[in-house]
Amino acid sequence: MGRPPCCDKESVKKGPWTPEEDLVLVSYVQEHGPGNWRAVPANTGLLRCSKSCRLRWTNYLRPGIRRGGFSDQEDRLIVHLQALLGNRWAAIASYLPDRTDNDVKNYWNTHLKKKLLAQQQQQLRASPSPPKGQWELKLQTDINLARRALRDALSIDAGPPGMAVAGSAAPAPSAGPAAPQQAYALTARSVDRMMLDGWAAAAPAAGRRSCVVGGTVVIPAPATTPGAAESASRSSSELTTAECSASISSASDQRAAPVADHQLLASEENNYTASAVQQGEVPLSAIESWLLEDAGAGEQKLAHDGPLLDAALHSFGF
DNA sequence: AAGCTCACCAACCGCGGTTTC
DNA sequence: GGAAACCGCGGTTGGTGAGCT
Repeated sequence: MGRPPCCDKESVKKGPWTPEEDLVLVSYVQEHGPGNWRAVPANTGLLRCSKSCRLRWTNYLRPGIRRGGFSDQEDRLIVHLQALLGNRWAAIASYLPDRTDNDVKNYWNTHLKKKLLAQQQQQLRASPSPPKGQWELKLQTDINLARRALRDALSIDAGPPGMAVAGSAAPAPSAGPAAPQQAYALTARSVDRMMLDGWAAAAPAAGRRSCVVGGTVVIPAPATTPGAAESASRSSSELTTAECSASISSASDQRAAPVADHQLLASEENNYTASAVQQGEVPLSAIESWLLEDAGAGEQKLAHDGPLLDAALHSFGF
């Protein structure tokens, strides 16, 4: 027996969402919170499939989303993470504050892939014997390093519980040299935004997202803790920028941070102290530090990025 | 000005994992 | 334990606008 369609396709509207539909959806979510998407079309009268409602909310209407205007640092971060994780866009997006997986995926497909390709071709032209097969060469010449890399890779799943370090290795949005293009440029979006601002500040945090403050990953207290409730109960004006962005992100983000992926990238960060965790401060993981340092290295590294394998090699300490 | 091509991105589709009954 | 429902994810498509001829 096959899977039934998620909705009655005949009575379902497709195509771009209208501002009116957005308002209906935002109003509903504002009242009932995100989730139980099946009930959304029935309760709102929207002629949309539940899936479409969820997607619209997740990728577009959810508060705290930034769209477009990817910085160079974000570019490099995406490139490195893609080299490490492959096309696991949700995992990659979890490292980019306020970016959606769909946005990251689209950006990769339309910009970064071509950029990398161009760079590789440029390298090919520049050097008659391109540095192909570096990974294999390393493996052949240094079996110990290879073993270590393999061990590290295989130890991912055995990582300790509670390592849900929702690391945001990218800088705070305000730290960027050029202010990224903000979301809700359209009038309808601005309306949605205005409607949500008040709600998001008061909404209970459903998940945990972190933000980088002064080089330290700050994780808001879990929603179930008194701290979170207290934070959520405060007015938005009382929240710090970090708190605000974190709580806004977490309030509606139904997707838990991909723990396994962060464990993957944090395989060497077991040395952070319990007290630091209790205080909500977790040192940057080795990989995050690498990413940040690397990003700080500027264009020099980017130019070297040619073979994506280099990034993976770098991550394994080659 | 009109037609064409291309790039971009919002949205759809289908699959797999998880939860519920 | 198994079926159904639900949800999340990644791949792909199609509409739209910008740029070019």
